[in-house]
Amino acid sequence: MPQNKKRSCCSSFFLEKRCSVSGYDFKKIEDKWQKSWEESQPFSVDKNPKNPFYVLEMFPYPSGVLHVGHVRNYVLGDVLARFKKAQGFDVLHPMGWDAFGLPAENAAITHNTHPRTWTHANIQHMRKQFKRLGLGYDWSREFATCDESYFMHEQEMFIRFWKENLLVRKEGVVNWDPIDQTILANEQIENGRGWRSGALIEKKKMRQWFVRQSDFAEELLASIKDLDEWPAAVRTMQENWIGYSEGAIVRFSVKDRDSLEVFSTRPETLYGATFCAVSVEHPLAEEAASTHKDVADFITHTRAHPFDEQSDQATQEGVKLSFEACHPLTKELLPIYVVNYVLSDYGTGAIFACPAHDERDFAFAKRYNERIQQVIAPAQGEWSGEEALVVPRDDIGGTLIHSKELNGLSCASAFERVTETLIKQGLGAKQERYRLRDWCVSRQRYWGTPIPMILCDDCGEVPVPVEDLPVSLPQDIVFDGQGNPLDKHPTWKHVSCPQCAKPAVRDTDTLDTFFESCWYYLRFISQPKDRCFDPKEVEQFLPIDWYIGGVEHAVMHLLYVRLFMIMLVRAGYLKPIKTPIKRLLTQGMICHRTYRTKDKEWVEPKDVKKQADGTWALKDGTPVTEGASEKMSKSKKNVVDPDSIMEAYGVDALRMFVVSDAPPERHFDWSDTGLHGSWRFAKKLYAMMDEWRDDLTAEQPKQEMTQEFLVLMHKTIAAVTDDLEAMRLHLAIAHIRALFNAVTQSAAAGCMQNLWHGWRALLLLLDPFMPHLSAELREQCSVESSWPSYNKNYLVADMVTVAVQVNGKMRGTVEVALNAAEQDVLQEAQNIIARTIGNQPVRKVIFVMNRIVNVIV
RNA sequence: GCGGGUGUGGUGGAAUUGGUAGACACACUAGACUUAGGAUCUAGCGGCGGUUACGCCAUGGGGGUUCAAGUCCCUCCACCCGCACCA
Repeated sequence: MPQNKKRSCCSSFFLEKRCSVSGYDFKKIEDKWQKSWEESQPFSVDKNPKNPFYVLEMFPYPSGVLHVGHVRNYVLGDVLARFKKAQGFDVLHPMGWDAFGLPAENAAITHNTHPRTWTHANIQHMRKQFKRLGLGYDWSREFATCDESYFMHEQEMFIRFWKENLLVRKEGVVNWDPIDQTILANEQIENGRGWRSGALIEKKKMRQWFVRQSDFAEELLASIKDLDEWPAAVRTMQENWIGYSEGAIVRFSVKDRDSLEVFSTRPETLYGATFCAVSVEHPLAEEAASTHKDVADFITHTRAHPFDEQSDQATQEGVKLSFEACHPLTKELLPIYVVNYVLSDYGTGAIFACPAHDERDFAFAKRYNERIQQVIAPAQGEWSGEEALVVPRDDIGGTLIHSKELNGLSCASAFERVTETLIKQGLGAKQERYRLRDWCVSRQRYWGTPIPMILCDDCGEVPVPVEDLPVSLPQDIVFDGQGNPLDKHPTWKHVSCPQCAKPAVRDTDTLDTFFESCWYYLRFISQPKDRCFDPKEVEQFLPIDWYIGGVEHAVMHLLYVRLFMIMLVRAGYLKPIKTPIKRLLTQGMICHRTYRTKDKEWVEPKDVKKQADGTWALKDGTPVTEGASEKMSKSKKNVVDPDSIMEAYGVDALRMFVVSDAPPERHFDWSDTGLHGSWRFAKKLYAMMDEWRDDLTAEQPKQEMTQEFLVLMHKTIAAVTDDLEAMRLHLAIAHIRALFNAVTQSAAAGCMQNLWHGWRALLLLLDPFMPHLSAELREQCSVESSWPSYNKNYLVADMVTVAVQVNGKMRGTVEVALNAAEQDVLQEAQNIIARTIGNQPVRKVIFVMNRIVNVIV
């Protein structure tokens, strides 16, 4: 079990040494304050908040192992939550567990434990680690999605969604993962392989539950405009995923058969159509296969070896069918092929091919000697005919030719004209299409929310009566890794139909775990026993003010959350809302240097030391080469273990380090020396308290701060406040450190009034980052927790530095009074100017008050 | 290929949005204190030249606008991320 794992011994010399030097006993301080927070629960939030503020980090899967990526993610959120709380907001900052999913079940298979036992043990361990990190959560709201008290409400939602016709059970070609023995959503496949198992995905037909996601494509696309505080990258990823395109349906008649419907985004090239092509799933292809062996063989072959554009050998292939399509405008008869490069689940699964203006059709036509008919003339020059001439529709250059009534038109006008014609003659229609497909939510797995439906031979799909909820997971289950455990359970699925009372069976599938993560943020706000949430309470805290998590959830999770909100509104759970998530922060991953020996063996960075000649070697002298900084992974041996870091340097140093140096959304380079620097900073703070204890704990000094220091202090408070507001935590830290340096200098210079005030501001600014040390030091000099305020009047000194330029080149600076006039500044700068220009006449002077004076000669 | 992003010292990264490039750190160098330093303190730290004063060059490359460009415009290059038979 992961929680029994041995603490890795810290062979890095930094890790070995730290305790011996310094009175900064972080362990004692951390234990003291964590115990205090445990008792006082400072992060619980009022039921009737006056200034609600919702900070949420994507909840973790309880794998049982905390890694530094988690640390960064949750510290980011915690810094923000503590900051907003100090500002007086009623901050909701909850934590829970995304506890259903395959790893628990896989662990059950390999370790012979029950998924529930495994999951709960992991949660236990991770909760301890989270508390150790000093993360300020309202633990009273904690839940795991595998709790029956959570998923029972999800089952009720499922039934209500079904009644609202938001769900459908249908057969479709699904992706079968032969290792995990389950189907996967399209989004869960990467390059043809399962996202978890890496197995090659097979196609299989099954009856599944789908969320009618495609019905909401338009709404999901349009509402992206409301996500103006989301990263641009996430918005475009969602846009691409939804994949809008505008085109037309065109009907080609086929003798003695239903007409062949094709979808085209370029109907204006219809006169350039020289053949039609259908996918291997198309009815015409299937019919042909029953009588023609070559067609059947081609279909079988293509299913086994689908067209993959990425591969170098990808070639467009096909077999001519015995049918012919009648061109709707020219009435010409065109051959029909079944081909490998047409998708069955996009458009109508059939196209008209215009080889002159489409690369794929062009390649196919060349290979099978089909006619190539140019219908668009390029803006300049002639088409060589060596490769397809692809002209975007918005290109004003292209002009239609060889296209009868369309000749001379631009593509855009031709598009309008040809669709009008098709509509008039009943041969087609304009159509908008989306790539977005329905979301398959059935999983052939045990460890998930049971789908609360009963399948009756007579009545069809019948929901489990609400009073019979929850549908619980049976405990006595066999995990042998084969098939669906629920389906194989001897009794569980057998029930009588709630409608006709005849024997029936439960749906033995469980829900995709993305279902749970679609509404957990609502349950955090409000968790009544008898229903999913109280809409009034929920609406108080929505939308989430800041949502923090990994960019890998840009499409799936974050799109499903938006979809789910639309469904909740449709089903009457909530009032409409623009977006459930106001601001999104996608944090970058943590990287670490990699090292390899000359045998290409990865070695751990902590075992490597730089030699005098600048090369790297192991302690025994074995030379190693330094590689790039890469995402931490076990195989590359560049992971660091948060437990040993906390042990050696303390939580506050770790917390501060993971948010310093790099902007949160960018990747972060781990370095032992960087961590060491944060620890040194903590230690210096502690030492400062020791050294100046009498002055720091004394009454407020009578003397005023120096002007320079006063301005710096207020500027720092203003800057850190703005930085935190915008989640530029690395800059906040830079500003805090600058103030600390000034405080140190003031102390050394004997300016006790600067020290006294600056120290207090410092502790408050530092509190979100190093909460334990800050609390300890604040207690020692009686400083209450609150966010420091600044006075705008103090943000500018009464003297400013003005840059002096000659012909736009910097020649020096002068100190002048704030808002000094041009003449006074020139007066002050005359030496610098004279030195540079000699006695050349001045042609022009550019003066920007408090900034710059530029003399042109 | 399409879309998004990034490019600044030895390194991570700043720069009031057109106005003193390199804040804050890390690394490094020298010195101090030390039995010791991997602790701590002090100083230095973009490059070239000069004893200094100072000068020249520098924000991926090239061009432009401007009194003034890391920032605006044009163009080229490199890297990263996402999507990619979507008709």
